[in-house]
Amino acid sequence: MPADLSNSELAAALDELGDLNELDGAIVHRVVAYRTAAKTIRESPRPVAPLVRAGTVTELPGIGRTLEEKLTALLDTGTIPAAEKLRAKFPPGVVTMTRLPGLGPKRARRLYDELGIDSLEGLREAAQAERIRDLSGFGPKAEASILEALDAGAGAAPRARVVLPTALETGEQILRGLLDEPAVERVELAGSARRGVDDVKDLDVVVASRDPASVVAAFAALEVIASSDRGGESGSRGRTQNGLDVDLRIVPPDRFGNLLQHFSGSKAHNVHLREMAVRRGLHVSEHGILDDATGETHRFATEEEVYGHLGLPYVEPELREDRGELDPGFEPPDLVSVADLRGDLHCHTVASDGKNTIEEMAVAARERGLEYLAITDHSASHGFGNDVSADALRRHAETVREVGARLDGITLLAGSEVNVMPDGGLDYDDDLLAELDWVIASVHTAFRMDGAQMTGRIVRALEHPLVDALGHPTGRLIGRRAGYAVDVGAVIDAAARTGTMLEINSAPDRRDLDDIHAREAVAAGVRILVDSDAHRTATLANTRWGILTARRAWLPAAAIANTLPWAQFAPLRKRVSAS
DNA sequence: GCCGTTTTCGGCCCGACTGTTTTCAGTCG
Repeated sequence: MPADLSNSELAAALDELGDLNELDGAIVHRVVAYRTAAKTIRESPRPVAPLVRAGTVTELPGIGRTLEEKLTALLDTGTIPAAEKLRAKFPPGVVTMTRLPGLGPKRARRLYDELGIDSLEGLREAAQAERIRDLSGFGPKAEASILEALDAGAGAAPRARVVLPTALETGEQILRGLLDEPAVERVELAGSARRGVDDVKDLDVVVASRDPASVVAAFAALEVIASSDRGGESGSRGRTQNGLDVDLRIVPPDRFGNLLQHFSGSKAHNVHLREMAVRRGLHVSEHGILDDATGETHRFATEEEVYGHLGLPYVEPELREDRGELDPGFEPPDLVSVADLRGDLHCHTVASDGKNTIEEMAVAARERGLEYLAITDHSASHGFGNDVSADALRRHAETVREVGARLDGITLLAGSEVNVMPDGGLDYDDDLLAELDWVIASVHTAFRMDGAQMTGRIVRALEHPLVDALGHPTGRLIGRRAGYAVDVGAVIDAAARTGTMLEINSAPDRRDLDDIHAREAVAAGVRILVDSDAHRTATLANTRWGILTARRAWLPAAAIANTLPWAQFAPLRKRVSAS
């Protein structure tokens, strides 16, 4: 039997079905149902295919009998009959056309039905020949905007996303600039950047002001803004020098809370919130909360009041993903913050590929308020000219201890980031590993093994009694590389069983474990680390990104092992607790 | 297509903007 489809493959099939049904003119709610189900499957921490086979997939929200049938067909036969039928009806180019800005399913369908256009090339030719303007509902502007979109490369690939730190840096520049404008009374970054997501496609900036015209003018004049539209009472749209779209929204101060709540999203959170509100006769929008009973619209200056008026506890932005934060029994977790961290269990020095010495890293960590730091340079087979031989590691560990003895106020651990070899073994002898204070094991080679092999490889490493933690468990690089084919659920189970900690690696393009798996791991009883993986003193500060992931995973400080003081952390290490 | 203090049918969030059109459908976030 072929390997089961991954969650993202199952989700992609339902998304495609949604696209095709939309073209086919299905009612919007059916299309939404497909997309909601796709999101549920994509975000599921465990493989969904086995649930389909076991007949329990309808226990997932938004998946009923009909979708179960379709998923079963997909697993059994490799395809969904309904999708086959619709694919025969609409060439793939028509689906591509719906992704052009301004062209949705309805308009793309008419171009296909009435002009026979079924590709981006055909669309360009028709627009250049001015054949599109003859269709009712289309005109010269439509042709121009189609050509403009095609020239901008739209449709070919989805718009580039930038990792969160880049987006926040740009966003914070905009905020600082707007704060210099006297008409701005309050300004915040909203949208996905505020929720701390992995990567960002555009920025939302919300402003409280009684003089929108001045704010729009100030926005257009910002150095970081390359271009912007004319704008109006409610705001403006622009693009930054580095190519991020920016949505600027302005309201009077008395409804700033409504605006901030609305534009912070996520969309799924807001839709769910509004559905709940409607059942109580309340209608939520960025302008306020309309009460059917009185006809009155309630406006609020703060988000706390918005949630309060709906009878809900305040929800931190990082939780607003419709992952249970609106459920009746929701109790807001006391989310971890960077200040809670007392140790960092993963960093590098000049001994391998780092840029600073042991002492420099230790002093910088102490200045950041840390009480302990593990020096974990790469191991014997790292390659890139940065490998550390067994003898070199012995001398290195000695130096770590000397420096540690010399420095007050910080405990240094002699450690290593040890390669997990393709067979699951490690590249130092156990005798040497036993001399160390701390070992974090990571996969750095042979990424392309199949799922069963890769899972077996990592589980074997977790079963090693001298492996205290697993580093960047999936190896993903945000926007560049998917994680390796590993069953993270099985890794979580193995970590729980063996008492091995799992890392949230804070490198901004890793954030690995991700939020969904980190939450699952803690639920399974695994201890989580938030580590910097710093390669120089400055990047010790990267824990900001790992902490954001932990917050998105709903984690309080108690779920993160390195929020403990050293005396309490030390005995939790597997090498200590298992002996 | 899903779901149920509206339970097995009839609902299913909200508003701004755009272009083309004399009142709005489609698209977008």
